[in-house]
Amino acid sequence: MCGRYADFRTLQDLADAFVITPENIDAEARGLPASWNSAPTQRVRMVAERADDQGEIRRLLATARWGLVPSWAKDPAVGSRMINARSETAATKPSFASALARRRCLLPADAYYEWQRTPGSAARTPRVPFAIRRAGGEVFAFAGLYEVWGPEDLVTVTILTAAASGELAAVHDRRPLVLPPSAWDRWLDPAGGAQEVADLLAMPAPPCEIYEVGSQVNSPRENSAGLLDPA
DNA sequence: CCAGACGTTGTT
DNA sequence: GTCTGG
DNA sequence: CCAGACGTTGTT
DNA sequence: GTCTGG
Repeated sequence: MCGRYADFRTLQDLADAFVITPENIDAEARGLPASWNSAPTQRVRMVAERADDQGEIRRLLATARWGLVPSWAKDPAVGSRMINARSETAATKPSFASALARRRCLLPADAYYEWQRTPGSAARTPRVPFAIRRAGGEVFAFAGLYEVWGPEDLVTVTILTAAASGELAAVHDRRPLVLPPSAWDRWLDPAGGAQEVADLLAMPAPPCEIYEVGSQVNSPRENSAGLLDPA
């Protein structure tokens, strides 16, 4: 799955990677500090497309709270349990279906963390964190969904997940769904059809480096570049 | 029909 | 809002 | 995801 | 043990 990640790329690099012009970067996104340990309920950077007042589609860099709050929720606290959505089932889940149809987004990341539980070990055995990154340092674009909630238009997001395979499966059986640049336009287009969206959900994982890191990353309060140092 | 849930992960 | 369970 | 709290009343 | 918060 994906419950913790790093997003520390400079604003300029990120805007270049996602082809976002300066007027389409909102103030929150400009001010959001780099993070080596983004956790659920925190603000994260988000790329989305929507029509402006003239009906022009704009690609925006904004922020959202991680943990999707469905539009019908009475209490936004439910969002803390909606940090991931299964790509296999999101289309039929009341919590995610409308967002999958109309409110898709991308969440940039430089690395993510997975915790390995050793098979057959005692329940209290600490799990071991691993970092996953692109070998060439390319940015990850996690496939996400967003929702706008309540009188204050709280924007929240969830990260789609898929089955892990290969080397990654030895660490954990789920992974975030990562989309390559060639898929970004189609994913973000609010008018994209269900079949096209379904095809994108089947995107294979890109090749990655996977290595153990120190247990400091366990605490959501830790946040420094050293969290990505090999253990 | 109305009431109540609406999620993922992992563990047993 | 929409689906499932009673 | 992991860490940390987990409760009420009343008093200062 | 289970829920909430980050």
